[in-house]
Amino acid sequence: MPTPERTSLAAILAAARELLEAGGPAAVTMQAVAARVGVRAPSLYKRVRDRDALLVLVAEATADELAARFAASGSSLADLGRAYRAFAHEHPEGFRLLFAGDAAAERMGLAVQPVLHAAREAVGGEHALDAARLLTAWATGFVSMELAGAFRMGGDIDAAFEYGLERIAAAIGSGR
Amino acid sequence: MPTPERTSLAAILAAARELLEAGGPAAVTMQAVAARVGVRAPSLYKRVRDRDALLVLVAEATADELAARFAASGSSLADLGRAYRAFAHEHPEGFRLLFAGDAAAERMGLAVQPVLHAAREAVGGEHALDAARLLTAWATGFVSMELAGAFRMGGDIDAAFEYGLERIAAAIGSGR
DNA sequence: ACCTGAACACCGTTCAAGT
DNA sequence: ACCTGAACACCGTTCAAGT
Repeated sequence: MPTPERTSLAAILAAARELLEAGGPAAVTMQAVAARVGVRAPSLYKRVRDRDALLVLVAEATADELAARFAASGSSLADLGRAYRAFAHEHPEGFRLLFAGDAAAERMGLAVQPVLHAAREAVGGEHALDAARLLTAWATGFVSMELAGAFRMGGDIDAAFEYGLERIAAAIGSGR
Repeated sequence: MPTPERTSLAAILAAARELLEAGGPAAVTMQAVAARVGVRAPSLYKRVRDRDALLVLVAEATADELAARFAASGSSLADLGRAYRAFAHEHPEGFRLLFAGDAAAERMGLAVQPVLHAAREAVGGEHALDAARLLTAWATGFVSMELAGAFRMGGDIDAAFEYGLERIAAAIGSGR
């Protein structure tokens, strides 16, 4: 006899993301997620294979949201760089998940497109990939270090980011 | 009545690092560490506060080893960049731990010195910090993305690293 | 002084039984 | 068809008891 669904994958995913940002990966337990969506832990396994799969879904959802943010931001490399950093500040735990595991390429596929486009615009098709990687690697490292508290000595971190952005743009601009 | 010690903090730390590289953070359980040093899990608590503290010790030991590697490598920014990447390839899980949590600055203090020195050499004291951060952020991001499988499209990753190294050096070199 | 078994709380996961 | 309690395996951690 059919029973109405008492939750959904979307609700589970949202609950997991909230718990993640509130308390880090350790806080996203199956029991906590279940409680948040009003169900018992075993029921989650109807929608999600296991906890690891749920975390992968969170990473993918985060990457998709980043892609949407890129689409709504300015389209220069500098604009994209700033949008990337702002996004990381708003979802630090989700951001960390983006480069966990070893399937970053797949889940970042969508988000990478605007960056490649901006790089082509700036430097031409031939070196667009190199340019996109240069900016992306720098921005990813900058934000990772910032989130990890690695910049506690220096003064104005915002200024340091802008300085780097300018330098990277110059490095890219000088063709090759 | 005194009892001879059957293990040591050094042995525990070494066991944790081996388990970490072999199977990721999930593999470093207190039981696995204890088994590896020939003791029962509860005994570990004589030397280590808890599992989190053990992981912090692993991160610190990894940072110290990186500092030693820097000391033994060439002293140009390019040399340090290559040494950094090689180290990350040899200890990918330990490398990931370096920027976990929020105390990266403290544990990286030693390792950062040679980079600051090289930056001062390259660009003078006034902009040394900016230059060091630019290179470090880029290299950190590059390696993180590489380890996360984010570079699966492009061709030669070694060449991409050298290309970036060259570009970053140029960006830094153009004074300010 | 260090080590251990036993115990406790907590978590992930499975599954038979409910509706 | 989905949900649940019960159960199991496993883990972190504490502690009284051993030597």
